[in-house]
Amino acid sequence: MNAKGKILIADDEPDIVEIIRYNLTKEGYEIVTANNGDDAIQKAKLSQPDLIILDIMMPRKNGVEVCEILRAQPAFKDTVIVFLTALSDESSHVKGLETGADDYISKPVSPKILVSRIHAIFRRINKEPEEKVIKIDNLEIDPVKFEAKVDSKAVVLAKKEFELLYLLASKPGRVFLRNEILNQIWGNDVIVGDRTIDVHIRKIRQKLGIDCITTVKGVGYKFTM
Amino acid sequence: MNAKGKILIADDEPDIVEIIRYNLTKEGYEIVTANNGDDAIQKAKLSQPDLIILDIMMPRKNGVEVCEILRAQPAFKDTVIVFLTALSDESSHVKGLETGADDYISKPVSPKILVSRIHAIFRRINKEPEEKVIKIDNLEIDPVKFEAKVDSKAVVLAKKEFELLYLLASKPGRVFLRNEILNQIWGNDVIVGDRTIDVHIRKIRQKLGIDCITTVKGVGYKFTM
DNA sequence: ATATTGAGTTCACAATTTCTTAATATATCG
DNA sequence: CGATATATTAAGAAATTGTGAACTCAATAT
Repeated sequence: MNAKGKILIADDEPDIVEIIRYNLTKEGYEIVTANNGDDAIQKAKLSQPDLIILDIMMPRKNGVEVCEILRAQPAFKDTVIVFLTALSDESSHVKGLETGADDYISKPVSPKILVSRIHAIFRRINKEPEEKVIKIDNLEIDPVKFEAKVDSKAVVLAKKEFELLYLLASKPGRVFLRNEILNQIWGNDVIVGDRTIDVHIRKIRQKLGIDCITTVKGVGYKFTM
Repeated sequence: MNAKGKILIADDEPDIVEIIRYNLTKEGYEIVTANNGDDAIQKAKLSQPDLIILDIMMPRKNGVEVCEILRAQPAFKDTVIVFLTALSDESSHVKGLETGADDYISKPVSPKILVSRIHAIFRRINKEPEEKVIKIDNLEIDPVKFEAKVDSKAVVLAKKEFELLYLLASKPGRVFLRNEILNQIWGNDVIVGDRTIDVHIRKIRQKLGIDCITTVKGVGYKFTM
């Protein structure tokens, strides 16, 4: 079976490991475990997990050290690392952020929170999700062929137009703020004028000839059929 | 409203406030500001932010004092508080964390670090409870789609109307003071006349066609079904 | 080397919607 | 009943989006 993702759990307390393993396995993740710092590094290299959960307090290199060592390697530059922190150990939060951890989970571990947090992280990881063909009524959007069809008739869209349409249509009904759109399509640091989005929206509406993008004044745009 | 989260910034240096406001607004956060300690406490109570950024050095109660006062109140037990510290003031880091702050950011503020830190904090908060569809009887309010439904029939609300309805419906039965409403929907630095709220309330009642907002004379409004 | 093309952006202004105000009517409470 | 608060209405202000045209910049064709 195709696992949702591979997760490495490193903690020296077997109980904790088991709680986490049980809950995440149940959710369809593939689990690898380690019980000390050196082991964690070893296993990480071998199994190349998508996500690593590191206990801060571990024998033979603590979590922060492991994180630093892994982060120094190109292979783990983009791996998501999450710390397990005891509640008492407040200051390590700060330290962790600087070291390059992406999130924290506090002990004692609540299975419900754990699972939702992990889900959220994987959602975030998959920012370039499966390029899937979207079909809604008589509209078809194929990100692989980079083409849109209305009533099986191809419509030629420019790159930005296509990206914009695909973004909106990927979550029909959901309102995308102008800011969100800018971040997703143009990127965080690109600055374009206020009217640029409108112009692209217009082009899409024009070219498709169907009314599938609704303006939510003062908020953004949403896809609706 | 469709904001990712609400942040209160308290600092007596307008420049700093503006830098932070600009960068976080761009990221889709809703910003409320204060320029001294007392003001910060006031604004915190009124607007109930998810995160509070406190400058340590402020007139009329410094950041640590503000933090202590807020932390003593149940409403702010779980609010994330972050200190702004001058680099010189090393010792206050420790003090701050002891007081119950969750993190600190050093001045001068680097926008990039600021943003990533705030993002990380919000990921940690896991603020799922917000941004949730509200369903009460035959009324449905979906903040993601920015749409309200009565008997499964969509009702088009303007931005302010929607925000207002969502606010009231988020805590059915609870009375919202006019002041609270102003701070939550308009923000603390916007001044609008007394009758403005009434007009929006009226529009909501009119558009929904159902009687779900009750006037509490001399106090405010509440949602009731 | 020069023209052509088209995507992407910007601009000025028009069109539209939303928000606020002001004025008046109505309701409520002691 | 009288004082105060809210409801209602219409109209003008303010804000936001739509639009046509022009401009920049590459890539491509001539």
